[in-house]
Amino acid sequence: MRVVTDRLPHALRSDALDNRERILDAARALFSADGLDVPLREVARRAGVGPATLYRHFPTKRTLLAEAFADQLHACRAIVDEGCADPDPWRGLCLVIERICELHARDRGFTEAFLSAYPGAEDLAAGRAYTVRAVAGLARRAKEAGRLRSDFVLDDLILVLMANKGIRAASAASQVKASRRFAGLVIQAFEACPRHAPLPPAARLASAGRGPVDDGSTP
Amino acid sequence: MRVVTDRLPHALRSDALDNRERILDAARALFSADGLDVPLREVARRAGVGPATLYRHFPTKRTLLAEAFADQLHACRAIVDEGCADPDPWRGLCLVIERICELHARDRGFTEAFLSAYPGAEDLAAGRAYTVRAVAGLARRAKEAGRLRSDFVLDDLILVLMANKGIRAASAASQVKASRRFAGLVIQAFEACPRHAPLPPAARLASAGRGPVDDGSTP
DNA sequence: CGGTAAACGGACGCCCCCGTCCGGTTGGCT
DNA sequence: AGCCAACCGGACGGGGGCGTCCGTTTACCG
Repeated sequence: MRVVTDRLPHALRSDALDNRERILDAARALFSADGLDVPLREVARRAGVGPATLYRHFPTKRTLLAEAFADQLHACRAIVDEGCADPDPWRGLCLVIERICELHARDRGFTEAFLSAYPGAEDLAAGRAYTVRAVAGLARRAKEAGRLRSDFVLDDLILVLMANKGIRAASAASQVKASRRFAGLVIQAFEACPRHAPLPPAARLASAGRGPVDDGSTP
Repeated sequence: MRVVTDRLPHALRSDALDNRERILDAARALFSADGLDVPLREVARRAGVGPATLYRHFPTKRTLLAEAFADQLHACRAIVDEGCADPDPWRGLCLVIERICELHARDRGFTEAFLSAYPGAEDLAAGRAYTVRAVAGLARRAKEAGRLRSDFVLDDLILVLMANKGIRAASAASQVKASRRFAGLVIQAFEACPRHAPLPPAARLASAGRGPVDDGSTP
């Protein structure tokens, strides 16, 4: 899979490279706003190119997705790294939850891709695996600090992301607002508290069809 | 649950009535499992009738939806009534949340219809309005009893339903399990607790395009 | 400035869904 | 038994998305 097309010099003609960027911009805009079900034709139209041009640059939809969401994936990773860097693991975890929820609220397409609603997109899956692994460590530390409830399971975060995906508001602003409130609710539900009754058992979630999240954090 | 199709005598021929039932059964099964995006052709195929027959009985998709989900709507209402009948409003509210979430987890199509992901379906909207009104009273009492956090807003329940809708698992069993755990989390987040920090402000949600839920419970 | 290879995009055929029409079939009543 | 009306479902035309082909244009280089 080609990630760095502009690394080798002059592999693309100038107009081709220009179109490529235009296609990516259009894809990002449309996928973010309307999800992954946007017809590729529509992307091409918005980019001002013919369908053939789009298919030449991105033979399949997943190649387009992989490139279009590279930014978001990096943002995701940055958020997780920032959370992990926080000396207070609970605060770090809260930050991760809030920021990731907001990121997903702002970009519907990325959410669908991240949760592998769309088949393929290995790059995203790989990025997600890294993210999951890092958060697992954060959660473990938060538990040891006594701030995160002990019956928390990593799949709960996937649960939260899926749930966050379900939230839909009319405007982008409301969407972020609603997601923020939701994150607040979730965080309070996760916080260790003597009044907390034990939760129902966790379920195996269909994550990327590769089985549930496997991490080494719950021995 | 049988609505009144057989109230007017002999309005339909026996084979017509038989087909009608078969179509409704097929619709219920497919909508429940796969959501509302199932092609009507598929419903007809499963019912063992031609497309024309389906369209004759249900000229538009919403007429089919309205009848297909009448049962679920009644179940919904029954759950709410049961919750309201509980002398402990908090326990009643918890019951409502748990049962409604499970109901929605078992029936994807009903969830979409209930949240008006699909335009039309006035009957559902009316039923939803009743439900919302009743739950509003329950929430008010739970607040007065000091068990429900005071910054709870009725829209939070819509938020929860939308979130619950986002949860998706491979099997129906996992789906219910995941939804149950989610409901548990939400309930704990809703419970009044001195450790609770205030939540982010509620957002206006896009509910049925008719503006946000309007109830008289928060004067 | 001219040649060439690369890139462009309009157009094509395929498939699926939709909603409707019409000739054949069957239930119900006398 | 027999008739009629109601009902059935295969078939049709329309629309839209998909992925590909090919004649034309254009950037690059000598």
